[in-house]
Order: sequence, then structure tokens, then C-alpha cells
Amino acid sequence: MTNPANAPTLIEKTFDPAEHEARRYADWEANGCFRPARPDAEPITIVITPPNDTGSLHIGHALDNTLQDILIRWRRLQGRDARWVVGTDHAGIATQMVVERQLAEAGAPSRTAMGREAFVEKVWAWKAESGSTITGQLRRLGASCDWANERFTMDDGLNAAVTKVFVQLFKDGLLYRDKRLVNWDPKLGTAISDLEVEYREIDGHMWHFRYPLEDGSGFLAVATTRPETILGDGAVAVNPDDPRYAHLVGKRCRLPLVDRLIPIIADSYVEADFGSGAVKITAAHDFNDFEVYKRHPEANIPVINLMNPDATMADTCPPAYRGLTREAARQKVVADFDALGLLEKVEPHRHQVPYGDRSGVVIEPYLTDQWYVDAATLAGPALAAVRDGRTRFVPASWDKTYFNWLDNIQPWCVSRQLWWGHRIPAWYGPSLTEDGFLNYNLSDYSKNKMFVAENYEEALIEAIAYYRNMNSEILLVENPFVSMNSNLNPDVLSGKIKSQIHIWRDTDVLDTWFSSALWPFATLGWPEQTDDFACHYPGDVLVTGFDIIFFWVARMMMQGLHFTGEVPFHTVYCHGLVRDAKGQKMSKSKGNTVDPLTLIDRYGADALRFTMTAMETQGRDIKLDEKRIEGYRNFATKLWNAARFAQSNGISGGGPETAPEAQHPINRWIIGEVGAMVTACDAALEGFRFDGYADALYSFTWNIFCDWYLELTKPLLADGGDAALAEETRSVAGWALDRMLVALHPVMPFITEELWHKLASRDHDLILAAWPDAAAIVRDEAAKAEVDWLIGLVSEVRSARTELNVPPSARLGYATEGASAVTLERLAANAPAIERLARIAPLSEPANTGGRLQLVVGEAVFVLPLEGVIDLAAERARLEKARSAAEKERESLAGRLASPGFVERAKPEAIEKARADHDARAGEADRLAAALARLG
RNA sequence: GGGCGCGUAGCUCAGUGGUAGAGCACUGUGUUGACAUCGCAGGGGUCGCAGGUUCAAUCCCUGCCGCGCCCACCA
Repeated sequence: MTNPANAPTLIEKTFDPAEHEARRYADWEANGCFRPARPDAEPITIVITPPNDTGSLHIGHALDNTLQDILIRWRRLQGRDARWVVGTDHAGIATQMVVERQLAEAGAPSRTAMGREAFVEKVWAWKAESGSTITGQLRRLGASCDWANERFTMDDGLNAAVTKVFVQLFKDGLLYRDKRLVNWDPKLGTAISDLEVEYREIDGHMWHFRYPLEDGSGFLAVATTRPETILGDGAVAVNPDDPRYAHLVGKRCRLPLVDRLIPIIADSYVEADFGSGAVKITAAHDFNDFEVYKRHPEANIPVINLMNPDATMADTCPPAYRGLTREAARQKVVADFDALGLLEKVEPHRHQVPYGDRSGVVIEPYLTDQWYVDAATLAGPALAAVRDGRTRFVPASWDKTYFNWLDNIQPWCVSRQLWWGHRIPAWYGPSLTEDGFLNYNLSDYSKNKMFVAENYEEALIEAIAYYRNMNSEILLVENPFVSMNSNLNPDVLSGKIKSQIHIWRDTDVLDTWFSSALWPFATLGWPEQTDDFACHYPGDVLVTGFDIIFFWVARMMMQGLHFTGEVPFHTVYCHGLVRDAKGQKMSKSKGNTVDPLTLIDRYGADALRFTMTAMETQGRDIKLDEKRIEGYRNFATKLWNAARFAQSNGISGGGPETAPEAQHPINRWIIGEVGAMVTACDAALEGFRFDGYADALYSFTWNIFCDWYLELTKPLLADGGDAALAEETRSVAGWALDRMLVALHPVMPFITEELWHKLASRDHDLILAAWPDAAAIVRDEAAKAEVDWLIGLVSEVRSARTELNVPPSARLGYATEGASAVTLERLAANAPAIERLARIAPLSEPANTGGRLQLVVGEAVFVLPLEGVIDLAAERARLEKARSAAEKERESLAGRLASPGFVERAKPEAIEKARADHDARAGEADRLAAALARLG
């Protein structure tokens, strides 16, 4: 697109990122640059890790999205149809909690008081209000997402996909209702999955209680960390091989407080040498106990659910405990045992306690009906895909984590007792009894007839078929568990009235990760067979934190393979966590979080991005020190000033993409160096070595382009010089600068775009420029050898001058000894540069003896007379140091060459190189020795 | 109890079977018209410890020590 506003303008003296970042981003987005029309281009697709829609950008997002943006921008510059699929996640629990808290703070009616419909409306309102915060912040970071196709996990398309998947899994027998123990969060009043439970080690107690034996012959001591669950004990278990208790197995004991007789059973789960060796079995409140219960049907162990959903004690407890919190119940049980003289002892005990990762309260194993996905079956293909390499992890070691989890995967509980999310597409109605009555089962949700369908109309069709003989009207009502009194005629419920059949929808919503798992294909239009889907699925690489391999990556693999038959992405790049400068995990409670937006304000988005990139080494967390960001802000300033210098010397961008024809070695050299830099960038990015990419850019820009090339061009551009050479230099410098900007653009998009326009009148933005083809850039080895020699000479002179305290401004003369014809030619050709950078010039007369600075550079010795100025002792020390270094190295090489094993077994090239190095070092040492001798 | 990762210059980290690197910090020095958010130069490491393989080990193998993370049902 033509943009007259982009005509070259003077580069300001001060670099101010805030001045242009927002403007540049708006331009890109307005001009459709993030996804230009490229009908024939090869697609490449990355899906964003959808952030919480109502959240805000934290430093982890900054890392994650910088890396993705680099890959996308690099591919876009290569001409690919690079699509970064973007969108946000509805984040069920998190969002519902936020809105509930806001209602509470505002003194508004609570969620339950206002009812489901009104509450869900409130959440949508909150989304409308704050949903653009994070997407705006991603823009500030510079993320070049395909915003034109932004998605949301609860938009119509995703909703359709979720429903489709749910119904299909159900039909495939891979999704089912089951009554079993779940991790119950009493604060949130919902089940959560295994992954949402975090175990914390706490200093608790182990209580030892005595249970009287039925026959009065004594007591059996049990140990527990959870006395309140005693009220639900159904058995006591001992190890079958434990001689202490062998005679008790099969007998019964009396459960105090409850006064219930419970069996004593043997199960190898019990460890004889832990606690008392006897374990109380509370099947409804402990996962292990539930397994024991299932293994011992003969014992008729009762399963007693002791608690209400909020973890207060239920009516299944003895009256004295009902309504107590579980904490109060624990105290009372202990006190009551003590009063009965049945508390044997209590000892401190450090143990793991499950907490809800969102609510922070202790999780209760709880017996409920929930929906489960048969994850073990879906895991098979997901495991195979990584085992056979269709998807690979980078770094590769993460595949072990993935395998280990999937190999041991448990059924995935996907229902949540929440209101914000995808409501489960299952409808229930009364079951038909054999004698033709309607049976509404209100005490056991699962005993009713269930219709799973993609929408109510289809469920209704199924219902009509099921109830076809009833001749009744079918009516949709709210859940009878909640509102039956208002909605349902008791006579209807009892089946007395057959003219109406009430059906109701499942009240639960799905785990947020259920929809996230569909993200790579549902965002592309699936289940419709869209062009987008055909073109952009499977994706290329997924970039994400290792912490959500289980939550998200594994589940995308499972669902992707099941529903599309293909892996959702070929590579999973896992980066680490961003920690503070001391290596501490950032957390709000610790107060050590850093806000990426503040950093952007302070240093610019480019500096933050470059920092993240440079520090992203595979397999390591990032310790973020603000000093690093400052350093890369300085790097941006350096780049800015280099461009400003170029501009002031008549160097501009906008020339052809192919390198200009150049004669001068310095220009031929820099062209080759650009090629080497691009090669290094390509290799780094292809291998996901973000640090390597940053290194290649940094060292080229600063140490090669600025420190040497620009300095070396100064004499070439000087007034009164060779006009043709100056022109060649301007065009090469402009070309090199342009390529440098393009190579830097993926990581520093803002400053590079800004300079791109300031340096030339362009008909296109840099974001759509062409990435250089490294292979097409000529590397002139002779030019490289010459400039390397030149750099070596200048460095040598500078170093010697400093060490001998020669005043920086002093110009010295030099003569050479033993210089080859090539060296003499080079000296002549580069005289102006040498004079400028090293402050030395050839002597018109031969060097006399006496005080002299002597430098060995290659085969030549440079002699710089310094009569009267030189500190002879210092010069002697300097030469001796250089000589001994060369000699030491020569000896090491000689040793290697003298070793029979080396000569016989090392590669011929290695031997050849060792010989050459040895000879070079020997020559250098000799020349230095001679120089020392001359010094006297 | 399993699994993974880390231990290289004061700090943060790269790296390679054959002379140890970067950034920052530090020291000295410099206003040579791009840049003091800078230039130039310099000091600084027995590459955690001990064995083994090898002509050669910081790199490969084994063990140990220290640190971190993940998974796991010890009531």
C-alpha cells in the first residue's frame, strides 16, 4: 500500500519508543498487514494460548507472545500466509469468581439470589466492559495477531463445536455420567479435576483413637489425620500379613460416637508399620478408602456421605454434629473421644493436604454424579503421535512428562457446578416404568431418562420418540432440584398426571479446558469443513508454558486426533517461567510481580521483547532483571543512532533487495557478514533457539555493523575522496542497513518499522518486506580475510597503545619488517582507515633502533619508534606476555602432534589444522622473541 | 517413592571431545562532529566433587554432594 506519510524524514536526535509504537501498530492493523492477502502462499499457522478474556497481561504472557510473534513475523517476511489465530478464553471458574466478588463488594444481590439467567447476563456485561483490556495490551506488546478473525471460547462457533464434541464423545461411549468420588471444592460448590488440586505440606496432627471390639475383648487403635470423617467409617482395615491383627480379621468393632458395628477387614493397601497399622475406612471421603470399599463387596461396607456441598456436616451424622463446619466437627470428635477415654494419643504430623488451586480451601473427596471423559482411551492416539514423531516437544525432554501423565491418566471430570461456561447439552425426563408410569427420580439425578443432543429441538425429538405412547405434552422446565416447587405440579412429578411430561436441562457447565482442547480446530471453523480449516490445520508450532502440558497440550492432542484424525500441531515449544531477578516465582502475595506494561512505558516494547528473546534459552526459567531490559533499550538507541548517522551521510534505504555490486573489500566484506548474520538467524529460529537469534542480531548490529563497518566507511565517505567509491559505499551501507532492519523486525518490530520509513520513501511497510535469502548473498572470502586482518591490526595497535600509556591523541609512525606483498598492498589500500582507527601512519624513513613499540601481526612485524616516550620495561613485559602465550599454545599443539594416538586416529582435517596452527604460533613466537631481543 | 532439570567469570547465562565465551558489574581511559543510553582498552574462571572411557574430557559414562521443579494413595 502506498503511504505518502511515510516519505523519508529526518531521524530525531532522541530515540523515544512511546512516540511511534502506538502509531505504528495502528497503521499495521488498519492496513491489514497482519494477514495480507497471499492467495498462493504456503500457510503457516500458530494458535495463541488464549488468555483469560477479562484478565490482564502479565509477564508470562509477554514472554509467550513475544516468542510467537517472532515466529509469525519471520514467516510472514518469508512470504508465507502466516496466520496467528487469536482469541480469548472464558475462564469459567476464574471469571465467575471475579464477578461474584464484585457483586459482593457492590452490595448487590448474590449470584444465587439473582438466579442463573441474571447472573450470566452480569458476566457478559463484565466481559463487555473489561474483555478488551488484554487484547489491547497484546497490541501494545506488538503481537501481530489475526485480529480480523478474533475468537472467544463462548462465541457461536466455539459453542457449536463444543456441543458437537460433547454429543459425539457421548455417542462414541467416551463420555459418560458416573457416581464416584470427585475433588469437591466446598467454597466454590463444584467438582474440580485432579489437575486443579494442589497439594500443600502442612504441619498437622495424627490422632490415635481406640475402637472397642464387639466382643469386649479389647480395643483396636486406628490412626487418622481427619477425625471428622470417623462419623462415616464403614470398616477398619489391617494388612493381611500383620500378625498383630490376624486374629481380628472378620470380627467387628464398635464405632464410638455413632455406635455402629463395623467389620475388620484385611487389605494389602494398609502398611503395617505406619500409624497403628489399622486404617479406618471412610469410603465416601477418601479416594483410597473408596477403592478398598470396591475391593470388598463381601464386607458390605456402608458408604456414608457426611457432608453438605459447603462441607458442613450433613444429616447423615449423629444429631450433635449436624450443621457444624468440618473444622468444628473435627474438634468435637476429638473432644468426644477424649471424654470417652478413647483418645490414645495425638502426635504432630507433617503431611500433604489437597487445596483447590482457585479457591485456596481444602478439597473434600465427595461422592457425586459427574460427567467424565474416558481420557485413557483418547490418550492412546495422543501418545502414539508423540512416540512416532508426528508431534515433537522442544525441548525434547518434555515428552517424558507427557508420556508419564498420559500413561497413567484418570477419567477426566468435565462437569462443573458453575453457571459461567458451556452448559451441558443433556436433558432429563422421567423414566418409564415397565407398567407404563412416569418415574421422576428426584433423589437420584442419574436414575432419570437422559437425552443427549446438540440442542433442545433434537433432544425433544428423542423425548417424543421415547414417550410416544404417553400421549402427553412435553414441557421444558428449569431443573426440578432447584425450582420444582414453583415449576412442577407435584402430581405431574408423581406420575399421576400423564398429560404433561416435564423435562429439564442439565444444570452443569463444562470444564473450561474442555473447550480450550478444541481451540486449534474449532477456531478455524470446524465442525464446518471450511477453507480455513482445510488450509490452516494442522498448525505448525504451539508455543506455551510447560505448566499447562497436562491441562491443555495433552487435551488438544487427544481431542484433535479424535475429531480430525490429525495432530493439532507438529511441534510443541515449551518455555519456562518468568521469575524475578532473584529467581523467586512471581506472585501477587509476595509482591514481586513486574507489570509488563510498566516496563513497556519505561523502556519500550521492543526492549522488553528483545530481553525476553535473548534470555529464552531452552529448558531454563527466566530470571528477569530490569537491568537487562535497560541494556536492550540501549541497544535500540544504538540502532537508532546508527541509522541517524547513515542518514546524515546520505545513506538511505529502499534500494533493491539484492546486494549492490561492490568492488571495495570493506563493502564486499559487510555484504558477506550480512549473509552470515541472516544464516545464523534462520538457523536459530528454525531450531527455536531464540537466544541464538538475539545474539546473532546483537553482535552483528553492534559489534560488526556499528563498531567496524560504519567506522571503516567514514574515510570512504569523506569529502574529496573517490566519488564512485563513496557512492558504492552508500548503496552497500543502505542495503546492509535495510537487511539489518528486516532481520531485527521480528523481535523489534516498532523501531525497525519506524526507521524503515524514516530512511526511505517506501511503497510498503517493513512488516511486509522480504526476508533476505541468505544463500543468495555472496561471501567473499578474500574480502573477509582482508578486513579480519585489518581489524586484527587496529586492535593490536590500540591494545599496545593503551598498555604503554601512549596518549590517545598521539599519532605514531610505523615501519614494517617481513611484511608480505599482500600485507603491503593491504596497508596501502587501507591507509586512511588505519590512520583514523589506530592513529598510525607509515614512516617515510626506516625505523631506527632504540625505544620502539613492536607488534607482530601475522607474518609482519610493525615497528613504531617511540624514542623517549616509551616505558621500556612495560614494552618488554608486553612482548614477553604475548610471546609466552604464543609459545604455550605452540607447545600444546606440538604435544598433540607428537602423540601417536592423535596422528593415527584424529581426522585428517584436524591434524592438518593442528600443524598449520602450530607453525603459525611458532612463527609468531619467533618474531616476538626477535622483537624482544631488539629491544635489548 | 518415581521422573526431569540445573551447578561454567562477582551476577545472569551461552557453549564445544582438541587454545574457555557473551551481557551486566568492575578497573583504566577518552567530549577524534551517529551514539556518554557512548567509544577504546583491561582484570577476572583448577567449567560442583571423585572415578572411568579416550591420544585428548568443562563436554561422553558412573557415583557422590548441593539446588530446583513435576508426578505419586502412606491413613
